[in-house]
Amino acid sequence: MSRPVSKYPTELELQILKILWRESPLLARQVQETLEREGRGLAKTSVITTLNTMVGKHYLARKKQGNTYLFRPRITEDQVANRVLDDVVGRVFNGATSAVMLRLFDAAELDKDELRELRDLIDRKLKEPN
Amino acid sequence: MSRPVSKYPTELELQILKILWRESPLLARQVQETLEREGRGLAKTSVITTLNTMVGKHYLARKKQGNTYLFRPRITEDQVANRVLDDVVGRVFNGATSAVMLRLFDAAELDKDELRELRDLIDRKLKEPN
DNA sequence: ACCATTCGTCTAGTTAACTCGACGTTACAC
DNA sequence: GTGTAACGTCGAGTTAACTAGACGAATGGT
Repeated sequence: MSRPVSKYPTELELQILKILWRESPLLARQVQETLEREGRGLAKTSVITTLNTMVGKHYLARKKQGNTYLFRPRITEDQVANRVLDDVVGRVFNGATSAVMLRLFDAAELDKDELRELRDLIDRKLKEPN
Repeated sequence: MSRPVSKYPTELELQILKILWRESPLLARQVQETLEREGRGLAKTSVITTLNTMVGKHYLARKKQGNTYLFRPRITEDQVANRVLDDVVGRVFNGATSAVMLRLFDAAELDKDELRELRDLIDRKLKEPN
């Protein structure tokens, strides 16, 4: 009937989460200033509104500190990364994980160390009993 | 100022693209019937509206066939997959392609053949001159 | 001719995401 | 005390995404 809720953080929400993953808890004003520095100048009310909706989605926790609020993440970078990747692999690639990896190979420019690391990882997996 | 346009096909748009990648060109009615079979029952006007917005986004081409229209994709599955993956790797993983692959390993359950295929691919890359 | 079916356009309603101004409250300086 | 500076709430405006009904045009059978 209407616009579906996004399964994981939106663009702006992700940008805010990244800030708070680097350093938290932060005041709304500090988040706003960081966004500003990153080229995303928003009115303070816009930032607060977004922070509050993120609290509603349980992305953030809010704690009263005197007359203001301190915000901190309630989800980790790993959790978000896994959710996004799961969704993309499932929805776009129909669950074909190996297809995703093959595609990443072609696009990515990995140095020899990274390649060796990956190969060793695969070798270890191959030696595992089923 | 307002809701940003999504960089790549939305949920419904992707579902429609997948149908047309399997078989095209198709009439709006055929797309609707396929969606129905896939559990997404929509009014015919909803389907047509979506198809038309997809034409506007250059995701589809539309050709008059008598008094109706035939729709076919203008973007390939590979193009969409690459765009989505690029965006996710860039935005969520800050461009760390190897981090994405390492993560996929942990989550995925690849069989030995797939693992061997990947290892061979890595070996070939390692032997390439820089 | 007539009627039912099919098709596309147009209009429109809903929600999420994004944005911000007006306003009240509190705190702090002087 | 009075000004002002900072903060959060509230209301509200915009667009994209999603959904569908009313309507007119065309088709086809009888």
